Amino acid sequence: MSATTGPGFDPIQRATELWQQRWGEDSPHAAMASATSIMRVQQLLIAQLDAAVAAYDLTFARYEALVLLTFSRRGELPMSKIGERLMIHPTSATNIVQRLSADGYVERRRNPRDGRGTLAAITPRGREVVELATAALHGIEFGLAALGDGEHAALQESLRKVRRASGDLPD
Amino acid sequence: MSATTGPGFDPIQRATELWQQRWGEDSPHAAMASATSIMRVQQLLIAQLDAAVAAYDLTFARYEALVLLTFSRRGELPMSKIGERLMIHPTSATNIVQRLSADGYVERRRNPRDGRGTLAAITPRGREVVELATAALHGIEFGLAALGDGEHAALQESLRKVRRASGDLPD
DNA sequence: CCAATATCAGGATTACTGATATGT
DNA sequence: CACATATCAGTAATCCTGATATTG
Repeated sequence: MSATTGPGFDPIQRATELWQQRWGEDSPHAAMASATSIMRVQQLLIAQLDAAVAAYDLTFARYEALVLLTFSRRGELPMSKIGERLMIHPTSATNIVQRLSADGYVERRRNPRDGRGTLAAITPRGREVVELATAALHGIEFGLAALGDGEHAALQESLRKVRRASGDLPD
Repeated sequence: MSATTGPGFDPIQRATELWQQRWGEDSPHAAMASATSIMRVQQLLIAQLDAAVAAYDLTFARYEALVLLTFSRRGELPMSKIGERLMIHPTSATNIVQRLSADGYVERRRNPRDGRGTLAAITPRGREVVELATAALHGIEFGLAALGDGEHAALQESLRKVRRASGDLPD
């Protein structure tokens, strides 16, 4: 209703209107608009998050791996656990940890409890960098300073439904 | 408040709790959780959307370019316009159009009104494929069948705020 | 001559497939 | 020997930075 051009000019809103004209009112134009919005915002966010941690030679993906190690009891985890928790491909985990290792943020060692496995262990330098990078991310509020507490809650609730429907949660 | 483990086990929820313990209640943990949720859902969505159009040798990105041409009056646009509307890098636009051209979905021709420019024009086959791919995407409701009308509206409103704050909208 | 429009070459990140070495 | 754990090689998609040819 009243899906006018709105304030300024929103390309997504405009596309939604054309979509309805093209494929009818019954087409899932709301879903299309939401999907496009999510894609776009992800793109904007990752750019800001990567930029915030770039000073430490980190990407947000590598930062997440470091935080994960920080959260572990001994500051070390098997490669398989890292890939699993970060929901990334095993080879991507290898890639990320190798990069962190090259910067001296983690060390790789044999898993004493499973000779096949490799452990990634965060170094003191890695712990320092996590603190600094986290401060930088806090400073920009993860790119989401525009949202209030209620909006965060509603957003996460909706996205959780989507994740559940996609089999991302144990139902 | 009462941010317990919740139903099942949500890795993001769990990470948020650890985050608060680690960096305090005053840290923007809600923003962290929202950012992580957006990243994750984008990942889930793009996988579903790409899979839905893969049968036509399309990715969602290439599909979007085709739709854009469909929406234009003559079914053709300069490369610069395509990159602009799709908000992608000029070289990415070149890449995408070349791929579509290889499949016979678009044709590339000189811009008669500007000899420097190239026009991408959708072919009859391209129009057929857009219809088929769109039907496939409608069939999965763009991966967002879990959300109702109200949730779509709220989600888009919140994400629009984020885009505006990130300078993505003309205001 | 300067600016605009692609395009190309090349580097970086991430993902995926298949093959492989090692160990359980 | 079958299975699990990485890792590596190779392919692909996307983004970005120059450099370049063509045209306005």
